[in-house]
Amino acid sequence: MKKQASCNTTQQCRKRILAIRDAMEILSGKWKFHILGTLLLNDKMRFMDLLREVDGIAAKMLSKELHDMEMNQLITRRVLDTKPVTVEYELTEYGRSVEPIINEIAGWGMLYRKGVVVE
Amino acid sequence: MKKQASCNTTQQCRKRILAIRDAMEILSGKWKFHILGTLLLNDKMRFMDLLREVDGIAAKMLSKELHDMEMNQLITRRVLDTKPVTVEYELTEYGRSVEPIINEIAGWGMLYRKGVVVE
DNA sequence: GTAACTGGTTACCTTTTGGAAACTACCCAG
DNA sequence: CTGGGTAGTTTCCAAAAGGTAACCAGTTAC
Repeated sequence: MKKQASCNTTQQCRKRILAIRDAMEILSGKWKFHILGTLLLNDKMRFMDLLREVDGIAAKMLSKELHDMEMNQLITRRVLDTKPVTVEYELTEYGRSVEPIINEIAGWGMLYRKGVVVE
Repeated sequence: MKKQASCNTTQQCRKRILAIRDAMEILSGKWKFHILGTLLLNDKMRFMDLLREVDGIAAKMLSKELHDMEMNQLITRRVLDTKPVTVEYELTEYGRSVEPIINEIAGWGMLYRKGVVVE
């Protein structure tokens, strides 16, 4: 009896594959989950705050990632006319919807660290 | 009142950051979620089945990703001594624990596609 | 014996990602 | 008028990721 690949041909499955691909396109990279995770805990943050808080990130990467995420409607950028200009970054409602993913990933990573399931 | 970055210094937060970093190290890349997702639906699959099923992947990438995932205990590889040798790949219990992450990501991707939250 | 299937590997190349350091420009305090 | 803080951009480079195509070795069907 030939094991017939049944997924990938059904409509549901195709939709799922596309959904995963889309999500990864928006959320992939070394820093996005860290930036989003930080913004989930501190709801308004300035550029320099993020630079200090997101451990190890360079200004260039932070700038680029913030720009990408603004394009994808995950965050908003607001320039305040304070004496030294300050810029506030904040999650959109949409950006906050990433929280369950981050929680799952963090939970899974902790499972891995503890080696609970591994042998 | 200075907005003091409070995360990143607490023990819980550091653990969370490390967990996310670990998880992404194991699960990042263009193909892992697709391969895992396919294996979740068809519990035992041969190399050629996966090659046909995971849309667009090249043999080299599939080979490399399967090897990585075997190293990380997400899947098992078993060679059967059939006439043309066949190799079965199967998720470990640990590999199956990725399911909730995939579900969250797929769900989120569909939300994005529909544009429910975006304006 | 030759084509096609199994499960890969190898070589070569392009693109993407990410990092370091320097630089800009504006404002304020001393 | 110098140093430091704001928020970045620019340049230059190295490494990683990913793709194409060819190849290999064994088996079986024609």
